[in-house]
Amino acid sequence: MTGHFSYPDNLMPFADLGLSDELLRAIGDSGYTEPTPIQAGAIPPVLMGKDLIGIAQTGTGKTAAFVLPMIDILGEGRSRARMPRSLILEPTRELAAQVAENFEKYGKYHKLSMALLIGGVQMGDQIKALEKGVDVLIATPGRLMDLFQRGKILLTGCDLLVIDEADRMLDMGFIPDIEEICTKLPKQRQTLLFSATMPPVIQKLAAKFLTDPRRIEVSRPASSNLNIEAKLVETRSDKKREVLRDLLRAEDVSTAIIFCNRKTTVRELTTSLKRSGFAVGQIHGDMEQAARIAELDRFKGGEINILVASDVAARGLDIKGVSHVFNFDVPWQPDDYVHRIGRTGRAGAKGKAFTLATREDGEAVAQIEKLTGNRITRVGADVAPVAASADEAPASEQPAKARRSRDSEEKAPRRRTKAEAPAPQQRERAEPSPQQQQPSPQDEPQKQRQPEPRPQRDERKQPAPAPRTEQRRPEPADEEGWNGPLPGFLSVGFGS
DNA sequence: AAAAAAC
Repeated sequence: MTGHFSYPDNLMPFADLGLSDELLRAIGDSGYTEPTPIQAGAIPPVLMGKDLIGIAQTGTGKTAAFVLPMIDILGEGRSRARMPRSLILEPTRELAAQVAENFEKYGKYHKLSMALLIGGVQMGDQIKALEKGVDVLIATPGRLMDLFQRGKILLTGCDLLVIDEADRMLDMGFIPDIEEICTKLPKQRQTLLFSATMPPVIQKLAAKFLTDPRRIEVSRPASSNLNIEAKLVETRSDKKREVLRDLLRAEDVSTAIIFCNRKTTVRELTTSLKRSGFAVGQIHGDMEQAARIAELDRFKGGEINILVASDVAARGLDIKGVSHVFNFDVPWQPDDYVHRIGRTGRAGAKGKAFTLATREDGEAVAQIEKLTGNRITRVGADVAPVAASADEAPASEQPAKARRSRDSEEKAPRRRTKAEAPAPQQRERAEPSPQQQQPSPQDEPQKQRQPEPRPQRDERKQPAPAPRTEQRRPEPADEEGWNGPLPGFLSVGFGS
């Protein structure tokens, strides 16, 4: 099963992968029949007890690729107090919670116990769960280490380890923690490592902690996700907000995430957009965990249709029906760009990604284009139709974008986009049937899509199901949390 | 230059 998979091939129903009947039933309940390539490639060797390196972006069904076989492996035995049988490490709290939700969904016919060990919530319930004994531990490194040092966890019985988003862990400086955690686990164990990229440090980590791993690679970086139409909008830095507002209006955004590089920018931009009448919320790492959840819920529920976010939301978060991603700032790290725009164009839907770039961003843009191998289409004044003004700096190589008016921040928005209309099926599972991805009857068919975005105030342009074979296939279970009510054990953790 | 993650 080692090798390279492309989407249209490798069709294999779940029933052929060696999973239990209970599990197949749970998968069927979710509406899936065929595994994604990473699932088809990873599940059999994992069930056989092999170590595995999975190179895959989010959105490829990666989470189910380890959650499903783990459920069957763990279904065999019983947990003992304070001795979890398996451990999944995630870089962010949100991702950890999404994985936990996947365990709930697919493990509903198994009697597995789990604990979600993340920061930002009280330890009490987590400790109680540990004392009862759990089959699966889903954790961010900080809280796990904390609980370990308090003597609340014994990792000596933990013979199945998943290191998810390893490159993200690296970015966040977690590798020393990961190494320390690995040394506390039994040497005789099964280890799965997932990463979107394999920088040298991660390869070393894999060499050190994995034994004769199978290597599964799925080539579908977001850059080659044909569902995403990416544009670069060159602008002056003092015009960014205005250009963004114009884009939000001109683009007929149904649901958008706007990424900023700094938490302060997230806060300020949120305030500014609110003042301009947009239905907007925010998420960043300085917010209380409960507030983060609340904002995500408002976004998912359609109460707001714009979410301003730091990179805490860049990776993994799977919110259905995001029509647009805007990069208010060009991300510092090129791979963050790939992750950010990957929040749209998911599950076969169409998405658009606009990046505002100033002259100072040239180097960062060049790095992104080098990484993705694509030149991002430059768009001009026809996208952000703003009138020229005299104070425009002449130095830019681009035709100057100017402003519609000097004070458009205070003026009322032309339209509040989706806030007044029902949200486009954000709560639905978009995958199983293409028709579900048609958000509303008045939507334009796909052929209406313009090659170059233009202001279209009266036409709705919505993500339409793409005709490509692989997009018609269900894509189970990758990071698909946050689309329904939180499972009970989560709301306990997050609620107070 | 940032963000994230433990208290």
